[in-house]
Amino acid sequence: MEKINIKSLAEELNLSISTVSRALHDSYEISAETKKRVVELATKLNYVPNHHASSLRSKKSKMIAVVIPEVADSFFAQAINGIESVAQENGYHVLIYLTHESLQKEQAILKDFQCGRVDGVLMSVSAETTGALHIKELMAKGIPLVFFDRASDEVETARITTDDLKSSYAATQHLLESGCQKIALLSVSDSLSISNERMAGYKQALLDHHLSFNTADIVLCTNNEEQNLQRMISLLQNSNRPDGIIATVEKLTTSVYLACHSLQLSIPNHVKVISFSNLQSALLLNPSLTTITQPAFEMGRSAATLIFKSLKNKNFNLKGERLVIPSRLDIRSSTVT
Amino acid sequence: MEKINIKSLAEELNLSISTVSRALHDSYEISAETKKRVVELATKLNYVPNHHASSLRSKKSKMIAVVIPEVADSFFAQAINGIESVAQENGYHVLIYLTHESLQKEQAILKDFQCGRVDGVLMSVSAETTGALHIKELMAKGIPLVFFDRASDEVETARITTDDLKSSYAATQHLLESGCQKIALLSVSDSLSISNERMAGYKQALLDHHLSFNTADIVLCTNNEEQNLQRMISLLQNSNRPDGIIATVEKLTTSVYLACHSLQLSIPNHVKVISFSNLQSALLLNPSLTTITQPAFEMGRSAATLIFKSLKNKNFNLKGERLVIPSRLDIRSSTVT
DNA sequence: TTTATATGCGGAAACGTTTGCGTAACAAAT
DNA sequence: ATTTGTTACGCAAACGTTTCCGCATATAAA
Repeated sequence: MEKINIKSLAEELNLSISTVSRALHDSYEISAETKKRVVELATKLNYVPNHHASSLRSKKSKMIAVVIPEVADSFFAQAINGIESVAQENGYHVLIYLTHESLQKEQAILKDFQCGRVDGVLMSVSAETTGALHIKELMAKGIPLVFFDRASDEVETARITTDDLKSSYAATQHLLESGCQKIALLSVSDSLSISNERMAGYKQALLDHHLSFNTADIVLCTNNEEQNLQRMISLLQNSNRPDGIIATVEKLTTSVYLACHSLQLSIPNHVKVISFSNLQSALLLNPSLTTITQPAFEMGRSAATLIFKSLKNKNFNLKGERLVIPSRLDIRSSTVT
Repeated sequence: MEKINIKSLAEELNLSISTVSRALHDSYEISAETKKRVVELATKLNYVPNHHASSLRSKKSKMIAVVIPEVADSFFAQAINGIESVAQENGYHVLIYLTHESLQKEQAILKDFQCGRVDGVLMSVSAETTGALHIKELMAKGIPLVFFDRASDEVETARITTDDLKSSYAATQHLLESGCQKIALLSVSDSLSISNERMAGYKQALLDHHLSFNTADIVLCTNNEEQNLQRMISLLQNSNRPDGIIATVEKLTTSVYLACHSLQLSIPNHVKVISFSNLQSALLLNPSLTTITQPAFEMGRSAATLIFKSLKNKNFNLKGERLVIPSRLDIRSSTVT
């Protein structure tokens, strides 16, 4: 089968290349009849435009990138669905890039974007990320970027977040009101804005209840599950172990539950657990898990909507855009005795 | 900042464009010294090659696509990680495309690939997929494709699967040996090879235990969770409800558990449940879930390895390639009284 | 009739690479 | 002294589009 491109269409129809191109783009300069002829032959010959050529020429790739730490996290999975739904409406493709919480990978990915591979970027920064030069560098090349959930404070651009401080406050308060005296906060980073927010809410709630904030109650976890489990176990077999735990990241929940199981500690009797999580199965856990449920899908949708606004309207400025969509506290058995 | 490309590098260095290009590709035709000069200036000026231009010219995109039904499924999430790990080793990018179990979307995606957007495709077909013209058409364009997990029987190409029939047999046998008399099989398709395999294993196990196979015990579910839940409820409140359930898709588990909860049916006393699932939290469910655990990561790795083999060696034929990686039966409380 | 104004289309450059072919310089072999 | 070979590089075409111009022809306004 000979290759079928605009040129061959043009020859077949006795038209010029430019006319065919315009006809396919439904240009006003082309008569209805010609358009019809072109489109008919194109569909008949199953013409598929070469994306690389058009991107090269037009400097538009019709693709946006989603850069996230993990895909095996229900928050991100749902957010992707939200993003995809908007992208589809706009005729865009979505590329998903995983950093696995590694700053180095994040840098490599963004660097690659400088070649114009994508028109815009939606991003949730990795836990390791501290600096922001790689992000600024990308934006300096004129590629719009919108943060969702995990934003970098050092970069001036749109961010879609949830009310982390408030939710964390609510979670802490809920534990305190359920009788907890010593609450541990499991975090995955001490530099992420989102982590700081959640920590601040936690702190504030403690203070408002006349309890002192203790640095030792903040447990910094890693990306290594085995390690995290060990950390949980040593935390919980300590003589003055916490009687309440807040997991600020979904996957840490598993470690907590496993640790409790193996140590024969009862949730919620010995220790109450609450987690930032969108797990469908939270309701089905043993015991069912109290969660801060984030508006993942909506956050994805909003972030995507914003990036398209900026792509369509070049003088639309993302800088000031802030959207905070509230999370929900779903109280279940893991915090109720 | 003026645009920095091969041409500007060449001018700056008093070299020709071709020499710079070759130097950057570490061609043997270029002296070590020249290479060094080029690379140094390139990194100094932060040169990023234009991917569209090189793809257009070289007809290689250095990208592979992963086409899957959902990302909110731990099997696919883990498989993606496996694929990514191999892609990274080969200097390739991974694009993730979601069909949401829709044949129409799947067709649109593959059609788009015809423009050479990606060099190869890894795919798990959607539940709706019956025909295979869109797949054959893509492969006819010379783009290699490897199935993983869900394959189409109508297409002659490599496939990485797990031992579905055997696992399903083992699951059914396990339920029978645990005392079940009437086992329902929840499926998501009646055309998918994988579904047929799982059904065949189920059937065979029944026959081997001198039980009759009953079509009414096969429950075909959809992509609509609410609907599935209703279906589970009506299944379980039936007078002769099953005392054993095999969910062939992870997300159906939630519906089963929810239905049992709402109907006050005890798992495993009233009904035993086993699911094809890679959920981390299977162990933590109430009760903990017996699963057929699939080698998701390994399947992803193997599929990716195969596609790269074919990309590197054009006369390597994918047709005959078959790899079956065994799943594991993890017996937990949901099937043990 | 002349002058504007659309309308519909073609020519050709440009986007940033890769790559086949050509060739100058020099060394080695005849 | 000539041939052969090697090394290191340059020229220019090609990849498939998009898009800026230009240019007819036709119709309307002057």
